[in-house]
Amino acid sequence: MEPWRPSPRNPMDRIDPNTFRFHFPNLLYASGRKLCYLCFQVETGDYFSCDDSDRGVFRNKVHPWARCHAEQCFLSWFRDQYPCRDEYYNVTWFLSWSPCPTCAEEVVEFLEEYRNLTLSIFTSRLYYFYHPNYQQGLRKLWDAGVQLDIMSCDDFEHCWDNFVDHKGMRFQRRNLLKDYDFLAAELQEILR
DNA sequence: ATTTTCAAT
Repeated sequence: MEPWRPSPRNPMDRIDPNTFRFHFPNLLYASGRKLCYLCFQVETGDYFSCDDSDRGVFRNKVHPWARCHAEQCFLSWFRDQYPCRDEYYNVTWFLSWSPCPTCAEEVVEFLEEYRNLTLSIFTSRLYYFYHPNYQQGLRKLWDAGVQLDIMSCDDFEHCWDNFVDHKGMRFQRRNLLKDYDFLAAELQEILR
C-alpha cells in the first residue's frame, strides 16, 4: 500500500482576528487550542528584502484517513513551490504550537536538502514541553541551526499586520503575552 | 504556578 503523503495545498491568505486572538496567546494552559497555525514568510535571493517576500498561513489538516501537521503542509508546499535547492532562502515561521519530534526531524531533513536556507521559528507556545522527546526535538532544530524563540510582542504585532484580516483594527496586545516569561525561561532551559 | 495540547477509548 502506498504511504499517504501530504500534498501541497494553497496556504490561506489571512487569519480571522478572533481566530488569531484565540489561537496565538502565550498561554501555559491553552485549553481547547486543538489546531496549529503556521504563518510564514519566504525571502529569496541575495538581498532578503521584505517587500517581495512570499507570505501565507497554514493550518494542520485533518482527514478521515490521515493527518498533516502545519509544518508538513509548509514543507510539501515549499518543495513544490521552490524546487531550486541551491538558491538562498530566508524562511520565517510564526507558530501557535512548537513542532513535535516528528516534524522537527522532517525539518532537519529539509534543511539538509536546502543547504542555503535559513529558518527562524517564533512559537507562541511549547507543545508538550515537559516530555523529554519533545524537548529533544527542539534541541535537534537548534543544533541544525534553526533560530528558536517564543513569540514576543513585536512578533505578535508583525503577525497582526501581515497575517490577520484586521480590517484596519489596531493591534492590541490584550492577553497575548500572558505566560511569555515562563515559556521563554522554559525554552532557554530546554536549549541549554 | 505545572498540564490535556497539530482532536477522539
